[in-house]
Amino acid sequence: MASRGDTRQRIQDVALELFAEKGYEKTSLREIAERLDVTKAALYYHFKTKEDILMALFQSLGAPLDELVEWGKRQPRTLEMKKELLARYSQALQGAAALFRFMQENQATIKDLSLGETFKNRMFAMVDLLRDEDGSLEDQVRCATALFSIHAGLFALKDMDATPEEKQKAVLTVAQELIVAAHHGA
Amino acid sequence: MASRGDTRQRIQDVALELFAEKGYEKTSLREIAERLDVTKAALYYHFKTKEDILMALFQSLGAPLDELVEWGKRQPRTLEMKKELLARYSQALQGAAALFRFMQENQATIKDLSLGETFKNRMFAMVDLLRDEDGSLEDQVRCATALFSIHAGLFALKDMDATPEEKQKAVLTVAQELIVAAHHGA
DNA sequence: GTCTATATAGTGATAGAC
DNA sequence: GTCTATCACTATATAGAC
Repeated sequence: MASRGDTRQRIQDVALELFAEKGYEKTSLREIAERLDVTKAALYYHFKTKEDILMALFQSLGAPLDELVEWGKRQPRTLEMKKELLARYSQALQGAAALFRFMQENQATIKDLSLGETFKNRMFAMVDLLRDEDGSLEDQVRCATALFSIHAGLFALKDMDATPEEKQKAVLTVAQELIVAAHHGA
Repeated sequence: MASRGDTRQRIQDVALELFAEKGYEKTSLREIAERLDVTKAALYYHFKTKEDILMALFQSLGAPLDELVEWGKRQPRTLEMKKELLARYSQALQGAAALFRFMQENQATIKDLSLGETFKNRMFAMVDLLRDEDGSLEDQVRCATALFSIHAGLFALKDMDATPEEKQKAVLTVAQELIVAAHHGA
């Protein structure tokens, strides 16, 4: 049997592929169905609406980040923990590249689906774990920048001549520097 | 007369509003026309297609950044110039907040309209003005992060209790620090 | 669990009158 | 420069057979 109970998962896989490639709005259910070699109606058996597919994707892709935030909340708020959090975040991004591509491509859609809040909250939760509420404005910026530098860095180094490991290491170094600087300021 | 030759501009204004609010795809020409209290067909007098509206917006909003890049190219590549570039960029962002909101909301669309390349090139051109090609990977990351920290910082400080001027200053301080650090590394 | 067939509605775009 | 009217198309979604 080609398809067991994995059809739902296969739909998610193909949908992620297409949503990340051409955006949610521009991807039609017809396309998804065709690529899976099933019919549109079949999709409706597994998901009540097109939005449902998006929500399911969002949840399953975001889970690792949620776990990371949860992990962080259980730790003491030391400098070491913050450095470790950045390292884990950097690691998580490698696996979740699809999520972020997907998120970025579909920001507009995600926004008015309550998902926007969810995602923003996740980011803010992450920044909150890094920052000291009583720090200076500059230090707040350093903490936020530490997190985003991981994205910016990987983006900027995309065309550079180095191994992924070297790049990841360089990016993490800069991110952790920023956290250390913020910590000293406090 | 309510509308002179400013109709084209009014269309752009409303379109920007809507595109930034709910995304390009989800905004219909009907909506734009209704909000302007004209008919869909009237839009087609001023713009050949829906995409044309997007392109016009993109160009006029991006012009200040293009000018900044041009300015940068005419300067000697000193540390002082880089700090000044960041300051001007930070300044430009205040006025171009709409552009960036708009860009972020419509990434997916922008990508397959050649606009994606244009925008990416602009960003890369900016980073290129900041970085030293022979610097270490870490320094490359510092330069890219300097630029993006201006975005990240403003985002992170959004809910903070400070005046816009204070926030801008704090963000710029951190960005310039990163450039100085990269410069020392070289 | 997957199909065919269809309902319903909205889209971008065009032609041509005023 | 703006209108009415309409086109061709695609979309999401549903009903009901197999």
